[in-house]
Amino acid sequence: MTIRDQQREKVVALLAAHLLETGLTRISLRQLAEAAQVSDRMLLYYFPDKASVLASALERAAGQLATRLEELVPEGTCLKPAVLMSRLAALTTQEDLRPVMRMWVEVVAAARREEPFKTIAAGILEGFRQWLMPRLDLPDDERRDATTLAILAFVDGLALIDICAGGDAATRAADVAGLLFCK
Amino acid sequence: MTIRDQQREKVVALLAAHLLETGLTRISLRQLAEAAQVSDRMLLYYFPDKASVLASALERAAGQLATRLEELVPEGTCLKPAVLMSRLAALTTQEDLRPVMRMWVEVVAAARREEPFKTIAAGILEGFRQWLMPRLDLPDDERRDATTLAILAFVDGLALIDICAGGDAATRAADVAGLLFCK
DNA sequence: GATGCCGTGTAGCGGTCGCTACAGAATCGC
DNA sequence: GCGATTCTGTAGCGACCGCTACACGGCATC
Repeated sequence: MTIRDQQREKVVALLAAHLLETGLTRISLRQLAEAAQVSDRMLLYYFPDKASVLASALERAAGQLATRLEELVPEGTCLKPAVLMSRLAALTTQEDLRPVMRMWVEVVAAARREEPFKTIAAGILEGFRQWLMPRLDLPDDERRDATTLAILAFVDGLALIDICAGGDAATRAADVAGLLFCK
Repeated sequence: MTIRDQQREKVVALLAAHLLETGLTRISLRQLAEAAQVSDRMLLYYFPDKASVLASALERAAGQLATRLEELVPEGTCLKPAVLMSRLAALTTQEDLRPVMRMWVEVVAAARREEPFKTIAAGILEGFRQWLMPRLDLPDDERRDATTLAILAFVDGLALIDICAGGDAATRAADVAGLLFCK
């Protein structure tokens, strides 16, 4: 492990925390460098360009969510849509995961317009889709695919509500999820 | 109506169309001016600053959605959550309204970090909430509030799916909405 | 001790950003 | 016709952007 690799590791960890805290606001190279406690010159020594810096840091940050999801619904579990939906809604509106979800909304919005976010967002969504689908207790494949997408839509939509109307509103919406959906 | 007012009107119309087409990508003053077929100098003559330009144009663009919603569910209508939800989902995933929804996602994401988007987004969401609530056939006020937010979350989430996974995926998710929710 | 890669700081390139100073053109009331 | 007000083009300010050229010290190898 060279010094360069160690620094990359440290930088990625610091930047993931920075992005979760500030979102995609302060993401100029100079601002990222400050957050990572290195010079901007060195950031571009550790990484080929800004896109790579961001991709690494975002990937790291998104990992937090994946870990928590796996804890909540371990592999092999298979649940009815209503149950899975309300569990996921409850998890993602928890205080400590809200920054991840808010960041996710920003990444998707950025994905509409520019690389590297397009690739990053598509990859992350596809990952969650693959994770969710086998945990969904539905016989029909086509129906399971559509329901997976619908659950993801609802959960992601809660993050939008969170940003616009505050965490309380998102929590209230998450709470009715269980009642709203067919058992 | 002074020349200035006429120009303002023309500029707002052109910019609303521009923003729906390109999203929030090309929104530097010089790029907005080009889309509005005036010089950047004049843009800041018609409006006090960039924030006002954007606010006016975004408001105009969002108006399209409001009009279509009113046509779909006129005042006085009162529907069960499942019906309202699937109608709104079907409407907002229609080809011609997707640009509005995609833009909405971008506005919310920007709202996390900067004015004027914060104010604009909060205002627009509150508007839709006020619109939706009385059209929801639920006796309990608290429950109606939460369900309103949940419906908005789902519909907005569909826009996120649209951006990440394409319109087809969003449409499929919208289609199962009717089946997924309690009658 | 010469050679050469690794790590780092300084300084700055060419560009875009939001915004403005200034002067000239057009249009108005009189 | 004339002064005043309204409109518009030019040109540029200072700040920030992503990125890079270049020089330099340290370390390893031979």
